[in-house]
Amino acid sequence: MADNDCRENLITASIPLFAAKGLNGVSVREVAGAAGVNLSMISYYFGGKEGLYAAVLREQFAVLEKLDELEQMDIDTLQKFEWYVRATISRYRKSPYLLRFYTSELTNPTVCFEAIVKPAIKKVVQMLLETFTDGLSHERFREGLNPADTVLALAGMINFYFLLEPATAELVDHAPQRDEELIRHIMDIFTRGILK
Amino acid sequence: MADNDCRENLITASIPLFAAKGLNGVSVREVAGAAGVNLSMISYYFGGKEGLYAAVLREQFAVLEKLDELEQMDIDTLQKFEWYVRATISRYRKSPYLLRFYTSELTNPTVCFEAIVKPAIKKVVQMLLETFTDGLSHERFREGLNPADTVLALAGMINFYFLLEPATAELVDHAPQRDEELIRHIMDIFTRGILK
DNA sequence: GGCTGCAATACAAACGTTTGATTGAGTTTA
DNA sequence: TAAACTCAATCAAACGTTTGTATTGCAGCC
Repeated sequence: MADNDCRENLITASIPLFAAKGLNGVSVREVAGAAGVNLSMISYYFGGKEGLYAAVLREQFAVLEKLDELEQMDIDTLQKFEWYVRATISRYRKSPYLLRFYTSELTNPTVCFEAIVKPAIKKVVQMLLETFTDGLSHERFREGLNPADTVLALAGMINFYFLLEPATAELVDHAPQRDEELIRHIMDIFTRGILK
Repeated sequence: MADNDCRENLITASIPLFAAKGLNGVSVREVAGAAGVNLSMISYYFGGKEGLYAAVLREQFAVLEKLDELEQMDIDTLQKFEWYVRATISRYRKSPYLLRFYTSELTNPTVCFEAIVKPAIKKVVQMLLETFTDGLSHERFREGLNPADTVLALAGMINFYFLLEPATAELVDHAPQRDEELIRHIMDIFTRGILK
């Protein structure tokens, strides 16, 4: 093996393992075997198993950076929400393990939760809250809406759909071909739900 | 220790442990210590650690049985949905670890997933789908609604609100005092979203 | 009643295995 | 030659399980 293949191989190979079984469910021997790399390389490059896991998590959550764009976009509030829905869904398609790391850390937090996961989630929620508040000033929304409940409802419709897939695959069609229909469906409910 | 205290103590003590750290994150010594019971009692009563975990899961998911009532209720469809929302939220309040076991199994499935968790989830979704189909026949809903997307949207609004609490506690008020407001809020969005 | 035998409950100690981590010497590659 | 990497061996600690023993309560029998 040449160059820095080792480091990359370890990260690539451990993503599906950590995603499926969690930090405690995977042994260093298993990871090293899947990466086709010697066990000692984990300590060599990452200082240990937790270091590798943290590197994986950092890489997975790096894709969230794109969300910053939304603030500068010159479109109306509902279009911003639709952009968020579409971006989130396409992110889950391109990075099929991301939601697993999200929910795994939310339910069984590791050392990485406070440092990596929580700030990432707060950032997204905060961004959605600002978008909503912006929309309020244009008075397009009906009165009595709680900002937090509203944006969490939108986020919940998207995320729960993907979270439930392992249990409802036989009941619900989760095919990517339906994503545009799903986006339209979610935005329909949300729009009718919050507009005057 | 007298009678069958051991067995009960083990289950009671292991619920918060398994919920917080998952099956692999908790050792039998930790569980036995928390239960104030000898380590070997786990194998004695449950045949091993996995058996104890399965017993805990079965107990946690037993509360879902109540949902059967909904089918026989003589109220209109939207009231049924509201009953479901209220029942789900009050269940999460009374059984604060239930959602953890849900999502933990969805993201990092153990041997219990296929036997216990998946059937429980399918049952709920199926029940919601039937409720929705019932409502359709009375033509109260607008056209173009996808049944699965619709009921998952409703379930998502509820569940995601609780799932996100560890990350958004500083941003969103998750106090039980707000539950009725939350129910009204979710039902408002959902009702406006699906009615003609 | 008094005794015996048994099954259930509980405990402490030890078992063999796997864990994550480290080491040091050797091999490859640029 | 220096850096990247392999390989096998080794370590202490933690793991889940099993073993052997002590205690208890109760049924059956004399």
